[in-house]
Amino acid sequence: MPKIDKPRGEWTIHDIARELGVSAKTVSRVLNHKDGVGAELRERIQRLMAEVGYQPHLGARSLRTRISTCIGVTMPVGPESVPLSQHFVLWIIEQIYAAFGRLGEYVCLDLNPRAGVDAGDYSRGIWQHLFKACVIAGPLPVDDRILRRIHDSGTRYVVFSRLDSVPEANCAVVDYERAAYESTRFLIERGHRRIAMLRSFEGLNPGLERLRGYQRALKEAGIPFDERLIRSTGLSAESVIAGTHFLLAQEGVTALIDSSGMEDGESLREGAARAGKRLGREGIELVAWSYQKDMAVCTEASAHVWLPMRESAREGIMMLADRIYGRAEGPIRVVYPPVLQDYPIGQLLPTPKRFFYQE
Amino acid sequence: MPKIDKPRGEWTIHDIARELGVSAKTVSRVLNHKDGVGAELRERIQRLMAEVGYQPHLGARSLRTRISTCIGVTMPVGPESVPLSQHFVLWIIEQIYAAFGRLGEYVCLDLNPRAGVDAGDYSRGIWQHLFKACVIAGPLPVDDRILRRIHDSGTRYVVFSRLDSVPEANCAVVDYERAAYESTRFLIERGHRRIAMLRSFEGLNPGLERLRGYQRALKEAGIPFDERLIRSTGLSAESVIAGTHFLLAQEGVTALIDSSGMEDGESLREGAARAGKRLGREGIELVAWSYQKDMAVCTEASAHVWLPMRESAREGIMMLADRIYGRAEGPIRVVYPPVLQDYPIGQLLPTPKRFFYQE
DNA sequence: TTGAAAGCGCTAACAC
DNA sequence: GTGTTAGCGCTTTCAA
Repeated sequence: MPKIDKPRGEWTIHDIARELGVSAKTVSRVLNHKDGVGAELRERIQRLMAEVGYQPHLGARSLRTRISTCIGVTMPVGPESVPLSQHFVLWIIEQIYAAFGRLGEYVCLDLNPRAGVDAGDYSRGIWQHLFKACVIAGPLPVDDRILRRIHDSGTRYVVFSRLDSVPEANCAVVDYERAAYESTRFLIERGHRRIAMLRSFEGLNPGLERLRGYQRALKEAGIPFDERLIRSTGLSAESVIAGTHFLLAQEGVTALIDSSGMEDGESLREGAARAGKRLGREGIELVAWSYQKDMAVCTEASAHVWLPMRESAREGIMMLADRIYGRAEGPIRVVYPPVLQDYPIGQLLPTPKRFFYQE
Repeated sequence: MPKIDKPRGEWTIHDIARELGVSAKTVSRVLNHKDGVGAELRERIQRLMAEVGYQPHLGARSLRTRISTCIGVTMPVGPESVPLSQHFVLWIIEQIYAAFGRLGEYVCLDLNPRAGVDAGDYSRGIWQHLFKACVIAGPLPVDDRILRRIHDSGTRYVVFSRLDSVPEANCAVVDYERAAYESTRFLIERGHRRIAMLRSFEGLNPGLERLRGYQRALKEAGIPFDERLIRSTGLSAESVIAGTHFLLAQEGVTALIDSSGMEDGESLREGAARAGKRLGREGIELVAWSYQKDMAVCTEASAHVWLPMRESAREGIMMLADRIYGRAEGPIRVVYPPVLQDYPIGQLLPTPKRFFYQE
């Protein structure tokens, strides 16, 4: 029975030390599994710690060692500007659990970094010394200035977006530029000249990548760029319909790339109908993007582009874990190529479970 | 342009103070929105803070104030002893997000508190001064000694289980004792004397509650308790089948309560078949428990007992939020009654989406 | 309205 | 193998 009278869980290393007539540093050594303590003394200290339910104060530790505790999860953009569903967040958490769950880590979500008393930006968990590492889940605004600071700070992180201003960022992404390039080329090779593109992620880097790939393919083919052939969608089915309607109502448009990421074939169809057009080889030739392999957003599509986003994110998180635990070193750079799936028309594939959608 | 040369995000209040020729305390006052600082000085301090990207060190703050930062989420029992799916955890997180997300809180998951360097029990996040409040997600072992300490510590929490040793606990639960009592009475009133019960949560309080309710109903009716009529299931469909088989193979058994929580009608049917019995009014009369309203685990059942667990958990989390933000005071005690749904046999209701299952 | 000093619990650096 | 000292960044107490 300890002489010192303190409730379980309220002991400090000083209490432990005093109780046993040793120094706090010795207790600290035992706590941190460092050597320099005799076997028998170590044993006694451990026993007392267990008996009184000692747990270290993580704040004090982090203050001294400058090492924080949690694996952070944070999102650069709110749901108002990206069709990120809550399911996306939950999916990310599942992946993080797979990578860290068995190791007894704390996983700390900063779901709304711009609200509350300690409001800041999506990186506040790092500066507030809560996160020892960080998963930045979501696309980055093209004018983001925060990632530069995170990167230069040396904090371990992985981000699911590239950013022009930080080309060396630790990212895990799909190459959207290439996806747009290949989608456009595919249609050019089939004789199309006026190719419309339904786009999303305006103002965000993935949106910019789409535009670049599209423009590059046009340029190579000597087709002038017409900005009216690009239309951004918002969150809703209605906006996919409206965007498709707007694009396909234009003179001479014969093909459409759905790079909205909404995976919403029904709305594409409806938008085409409102423009008095039909999707399909005989009407508007369609290339639709999807986050799942061997899935058909729209059976009328001539090709689907599979964006292995889940796969790249999963690998990025695993690589982050490897770095945290010293199993690997160096930058993280996962860039998965898109896969253009050019199945015969009419082949029936299942519809993808949509990844982004409005709640 | 500040005179002090420090990277953004690495400033302390002392740096801010020195830069402006004031004391750290003054800066601290501004940081914490306390008065005692002139309007103009306050303004200058705030401007500099924004300029250098100042963020407080949460560990240092918590060390001094003994106030922690995160809303914790932790689970008393691992998936090995309870058919808790990862989806359950994700569902909880969704609820917590609904309650706290807009407020800019950090939500910290301790998914595997027994692993890792700072291994402890499910409450370690509290003792380590990481959690200012805590959602304890899952049933408690009957011999749990931890909740008592949490409760007495004054930490705000809500737990999704009752516990005999802490009757005053802040819980949000369904009254399983009553569910078992009403299920049993229902069958007694229909003339049954040998009523079998498929049970889960052995060793956990909800399991004990089931047993008590069952025994109370028998006792009132003067029917002796036969322990062979109770069988615990494990995680798998196979164990539901085996348990049902075991129970229904016994002499004279005419009724079954499925209180396993597995919502697995197919396995009940298969278990009955293996025992050479049929479920239904002409065979083995069944009362099946479900976590969803107006759902039929098994169309052969004479009644379904709806356990509004989702609803109670949601309310418990909301009440916790109310207490954290001072909108309400006092203990949390959400005890939802079960609802016995006694629909005519043959009425077709949808099958519930199972809540607990093996990954 | 503002500041100086002390100390929260821990561990790095250094001494013995 | 063990102890002493100092200090991480913050806020409380007390003083001016």
